Amino acid sequence: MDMPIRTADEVDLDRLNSALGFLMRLAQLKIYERFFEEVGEHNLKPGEFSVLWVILHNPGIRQSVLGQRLMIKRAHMTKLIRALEDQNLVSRKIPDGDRRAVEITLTPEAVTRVRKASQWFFSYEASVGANLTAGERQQLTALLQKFVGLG
Amino acid sequence: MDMPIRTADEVDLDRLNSALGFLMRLAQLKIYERFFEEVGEHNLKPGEFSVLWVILHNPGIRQSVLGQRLMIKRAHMTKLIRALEDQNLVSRKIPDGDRRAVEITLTPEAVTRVRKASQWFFSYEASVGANLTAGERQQLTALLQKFVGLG
DNA sequence: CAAAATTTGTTTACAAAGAAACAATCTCCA
DNA sequence: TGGAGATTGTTTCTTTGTAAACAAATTTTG
Repeated sequence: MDMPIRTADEVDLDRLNSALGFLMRLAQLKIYERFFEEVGEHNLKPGEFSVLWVILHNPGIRQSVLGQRLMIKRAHMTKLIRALEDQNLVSRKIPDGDRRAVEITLTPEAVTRVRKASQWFFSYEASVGANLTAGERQQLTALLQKFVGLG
Repeated sequence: MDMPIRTADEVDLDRLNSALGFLMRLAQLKIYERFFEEVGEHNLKPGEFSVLWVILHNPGIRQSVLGQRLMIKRAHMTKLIRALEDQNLVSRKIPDGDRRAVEITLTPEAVTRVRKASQWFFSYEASVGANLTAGERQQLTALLQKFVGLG
């Protein structure tokens, strides 16, 4: 007589529990969940923060390059940038050298705001993976960097 | 004179390149990209495969429990299950004990199909992270399991 | 040089996923 | 027992992201 499964930890995942794609998805969802629980006043989404952060460190970066680095598709990047422009956080400039391209810069207000949000973000980030030891966390970071080709 | 940034590897990510949330997102996108490149004939999406796999190993599992384990929201689970039902892959049964719940089972066709797809899936999975050594891959898996609480 | 191919960004249409409100059922306890 | 609250699933609406077709500018190459 099989009893019906009543709680999530009784579920048999078989080999799925060592599938990297599966584990990575669970990990990312867990991280995002906490992000939104803790983001508070800054009301930036993870994608918005990373875009603004990268523009801060690479003023005049082109949309296409930004998208390649952050793995955001061009169609989506267009919408992200427009939304940021509507909030007066970024400005777009068509460079003389290549009039197809768009170069993005932060507005002064955005610089202040991103600097402030980054203080929250990186202290939040440091608290991600609190159930790992410091060494394990460091190892995980290094392995992920190698995995994605940023090491 | 700042030269404009022309390629993705010139982009300065500053501390973002050690942020677990960021690395995890890149890793997952990379894995999904390869999944769709290689999935071939099976035309199952990652979410569909994992749902079917878990039902195979837990026949009669309830929608809510399935969703908890796979971190799929109830509203979305309803749609996934209906889509699978429309393809005649799962059947739904309201148990006598609790007439709010829905118990899910694979159809015989689905059992065959999932077994077959799983052969592809797990050999694909084994090839994920080919740029890591076997030891690193094993370490990454273990760290992720601990991170998400499956260890 | 001029036609062909590529790059860059936008638009439109659509798919995937979440949020909130809802209905039905069940549980708990006064 | 019976009513308040919780659980389960569905529906509707919105957000997020992708795909494909397109336009404009640039690069390549015959």
